Amino acid sequence: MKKKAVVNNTAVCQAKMQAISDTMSILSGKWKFHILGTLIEGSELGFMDLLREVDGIGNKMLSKELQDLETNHLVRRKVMNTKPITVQYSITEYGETLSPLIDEVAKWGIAYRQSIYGLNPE
Amino acid sequence: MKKKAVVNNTAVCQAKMQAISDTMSILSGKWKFHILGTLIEGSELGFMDLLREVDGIGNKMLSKELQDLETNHLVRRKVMNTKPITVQYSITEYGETLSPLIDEVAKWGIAYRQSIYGLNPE
DNA sequence: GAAAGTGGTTTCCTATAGGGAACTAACTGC
DNA sequence: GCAGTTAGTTCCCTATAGGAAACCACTTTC
Repeated sequence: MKKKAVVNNTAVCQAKMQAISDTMSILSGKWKFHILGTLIEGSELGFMDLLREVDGIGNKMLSKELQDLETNHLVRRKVMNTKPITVQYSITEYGETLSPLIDEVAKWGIAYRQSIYGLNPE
Repeated sequence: MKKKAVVNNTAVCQAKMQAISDTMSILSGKWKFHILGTLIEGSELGFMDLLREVDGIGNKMLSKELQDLETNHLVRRKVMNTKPITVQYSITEYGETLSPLIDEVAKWGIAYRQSIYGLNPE
């Protein structure tokens, strides 16, 4: 009379778990949400702008993460032919589809802080 | 005439970035979303159940991740006094507040797959 | 021609994440 | 007492993530 768990083996659940893996593998790492969030707020930013905006990131990481994001068509990289060459990074239309997700993450984080500092500090 | 970027230094944006960090530090790692997703679907599961449900995870990781989640009050651990001792893991009410977030992640992942396999497979 | 600003790349290092396998410990059934 | 169940823990290992600093190439300014 051993019961085998049958929670997760429907096609729908398998697909959902797969989808979660997909999303998180694209958004993996310490900086992707920050970079995307920053680009969603201020639409066109140069490399140095981002280096200043994304608090704590180094040039190596920024470069690598931007390449990842560009590869996945979430960020657009446009080289301007200005005198000291400049590059403009912006969010793509596809990248903007992440807005609800990022907002949800931020929303939960804010509620989490409130739940800690807000009630029964015991 | 050097422009300094002023996108991200409002209190609201700082708080948002902080909130994103908070959320992701709690949900960091390869398995948290899977475990939470599984527990949200099927409400009460034992350690071995989870080991079978969460595809690919090992006992060490499962144990460690469950402890993390319990520490953050997202998962409840109840030891049953059965003959071969059993433990029942379930999602807390607070853990359920993650449902919209997890759904959003899954939703985006599904749309992502469709955008890849759906159009211009070039 | 040295400094400073653009946008990176390269090298080197450490810390952490994550996995496999063995082990513990208590109990059941044979 | 040996195998199998429960729920883990411990040890050892590798791979990756991530950071600091130096370096490159190109241009403008002083």
